[in-house]
Amino acid sequence: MDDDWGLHAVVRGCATFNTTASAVADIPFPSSSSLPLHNDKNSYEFADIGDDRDDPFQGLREIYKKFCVDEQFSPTAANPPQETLQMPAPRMNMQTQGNSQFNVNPASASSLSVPAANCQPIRNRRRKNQQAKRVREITLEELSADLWAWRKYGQKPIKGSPYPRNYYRCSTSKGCAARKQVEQSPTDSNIFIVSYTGEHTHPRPTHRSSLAGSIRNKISPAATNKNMLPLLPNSLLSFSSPGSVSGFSPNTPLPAGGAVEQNNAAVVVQADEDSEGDEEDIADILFDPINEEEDIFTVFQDSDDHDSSGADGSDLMFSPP
DNA sequence: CGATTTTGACCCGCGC
DNA sequence: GCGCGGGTCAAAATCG
Repeated sequence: MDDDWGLHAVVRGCATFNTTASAVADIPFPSSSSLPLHNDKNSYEFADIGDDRDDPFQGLREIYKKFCVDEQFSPTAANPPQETLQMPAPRMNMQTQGNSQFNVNPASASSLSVPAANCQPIRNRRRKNQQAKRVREITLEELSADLWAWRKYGQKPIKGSPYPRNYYRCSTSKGCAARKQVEQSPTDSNIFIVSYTGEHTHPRPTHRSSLAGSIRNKISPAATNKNMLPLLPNSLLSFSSPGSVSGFSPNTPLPAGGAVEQNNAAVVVQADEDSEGDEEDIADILFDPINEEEDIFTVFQDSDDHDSSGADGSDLMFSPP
């Protein structure tokens, strides 16, 4: 029970689909086939999520996998009603244009400990539609289940929506490329649309830091005015890295890395109200189990590994040796 | 004092 | 080619 999450946790729901491509860029890439992602729950539980209990997203996962592997954007009818795939722009060119944060430097990619260092201070303007994006509609509670630490880096009014979209990036680890966007559903103020992109380059926190929510005001002033909802108190997002994170060793076998990436596909998953909704579960759900697909790499290579121009997180995902 | 938030500007992709 | 919309940057402000 987190009673302290009040607004604290509002944005912590992303624990999710970490480890993917972008992250991979900063991570040492284990042999592709070695992405069991079966670490203990404290770290990455991709596998976990993918295999255990009734996974409401199982179907989605399958579809997604297929999508990635086949490089086809053809969601099948098998899609559960609650899950929908938003296909990204047909164009999948993953290039790497000056994406500082995602520049994949083979050399740098060899160590998790140097992500930031290896990243050139180049502007990182990711292309739209090029990054794997997982979208999910969740409730405030679910949102609060996110154990990751997020730092807000932007907010923009979205056309057609009375609510602004907030941009967050993982602050647990400096080089972490995981990001999330949170906005309130225009149709249901109780629902939050959360989009995750990028992968975490570090283990997932097992619990919220004691500092969680202790930082800053509960409700950001900005959120209270400008017709913005006070729903995303940034404070919620900010909490220092929990033990698991701090204990993370650069030598740790690519946690997230294992991940793989989902690139270019946007997955819309409606929150499954039925799933056991405790925070942990939710967080787990948010993880991207699909990433276990090693074949995905192939996809990237095929798609355009050489276009040095355009890449966004996804691309970098890896530049195969 | 360090970390985070705020916010306007900048940049890029995309549609026309 | 142009303009719009969205995503990110980064300086300043704020908070604990």
